[in-house]
Amino acid sequence: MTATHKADLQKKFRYHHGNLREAAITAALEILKRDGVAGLSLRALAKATGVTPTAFYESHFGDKDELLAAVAETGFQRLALQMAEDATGAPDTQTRIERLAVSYIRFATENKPLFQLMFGRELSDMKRFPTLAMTAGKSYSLISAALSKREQGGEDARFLTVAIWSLCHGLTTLVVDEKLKPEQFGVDTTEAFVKKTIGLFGSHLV
Amino acid sequence: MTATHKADLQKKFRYHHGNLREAAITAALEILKRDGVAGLSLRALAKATGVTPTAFYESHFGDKDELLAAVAETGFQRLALQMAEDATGAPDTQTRIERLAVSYIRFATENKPLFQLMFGRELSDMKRFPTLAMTAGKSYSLISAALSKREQGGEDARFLTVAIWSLCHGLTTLVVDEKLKPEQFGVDTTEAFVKKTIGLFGSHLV
DNA sequence: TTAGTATCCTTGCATCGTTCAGATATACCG
DNA sequence: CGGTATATCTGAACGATGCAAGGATACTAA
Repeated sequence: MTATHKADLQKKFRYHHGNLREAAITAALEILKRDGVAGLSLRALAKATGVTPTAFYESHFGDKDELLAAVAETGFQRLALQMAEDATGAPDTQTRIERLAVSYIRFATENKPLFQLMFGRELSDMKRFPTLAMTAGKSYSLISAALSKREQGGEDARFLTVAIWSLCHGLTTLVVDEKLKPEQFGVDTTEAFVKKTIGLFGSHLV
Repeated sequence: MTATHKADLQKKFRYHHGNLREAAITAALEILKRDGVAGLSLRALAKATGVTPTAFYESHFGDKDELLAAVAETGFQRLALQMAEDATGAPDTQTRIERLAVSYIRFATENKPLFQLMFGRELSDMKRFPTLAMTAGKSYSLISAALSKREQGGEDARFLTVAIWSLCHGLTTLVVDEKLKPEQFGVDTTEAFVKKTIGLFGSHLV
């Protein structure tokens, strides 16, 4: 292979990718959806983006965790966006909370591996990525906001937020990780279950 | 090194370990407590038990997942035992549920890596280990039993069980994985939070 | 045009789970 | 007691992984 031939090849597969960072994230999302979180290796990602496994280092991501953090962050953005959309126009606090909860669990079931990455232990310490924690807090504050601006504020808003958040998250992870099967619910669908559960809080929500 | 010398050495570090299976499980529990779930490799486990990394295969565990499943199973046994102990002598259903919940979250915080292994995604498919699923169901059925034998049976027991289980598990995982910090609770301790949350269900428990 | 920098490649290392062939101790059978 | 069979463990090696170091290449600005 002559040098000119080599140059020709690299005119197609450009030596400088252009914007490898975004390409990596979108490719990671695809791999995630296809092969799960276990299939998301730097080598697989390199093959998907037409690049060498070490191309991500130093310039774009100093670490695999930084890559995973970036992917997780887009996940949190999408989750917050979807939740906000699904909850717009809710007549009262209770239905708003219901919609937020249903949206949460729907996102998890429709984007299972991404959800697992977002809330799993793949990225070892969140402390390294303060931006991630902030983005992750967005969907949390959606619930919090819905509770704090109800008429009376009967129960402490912070407390109720954590309770509802925990309930949704617990059910979601148990279902996603297949520790809990829908036939154990005593209700037909997962969404119906969530609604019924929110109903248990009853008077505490008004 | 002569053959006899070699034989002498192996009288101390016996060629046949004796009961490698149990030794492996207990050593795995120690490694888990010391280095977390990420530090539990077959090579580290081999060094801890004084054996070659390949010694576990064929005879004791055909797979690393089988080893992890065995460790997780002892974890579930301990969890169910502790929950049963902590809940004995509860005067009514509500306090019994409270104690079960508190015991659950206490186990998780005191055995963090073990809990992460039990409910994480390290062992890829639970379907391979039906025994594990059964043992895991013990602590679940503790809650279920407490709810089904209350006076009236007002709300559907299955439904309430899943709700309470989800709430406890969600809060626990969020705390253990440091997605939720105790200062967000609006309550001093995690246990106080759990009790207060159970109280939200109020009349549904009698 | 040329120097400098950002980006990417090549090579290689340590670790991981796992396989395979062979060594060794225990158990069983005569 | 002796010999063989079986269960158990070792040793070397394979492929895959994340990652470090240094060289190659393209873009950028003087």
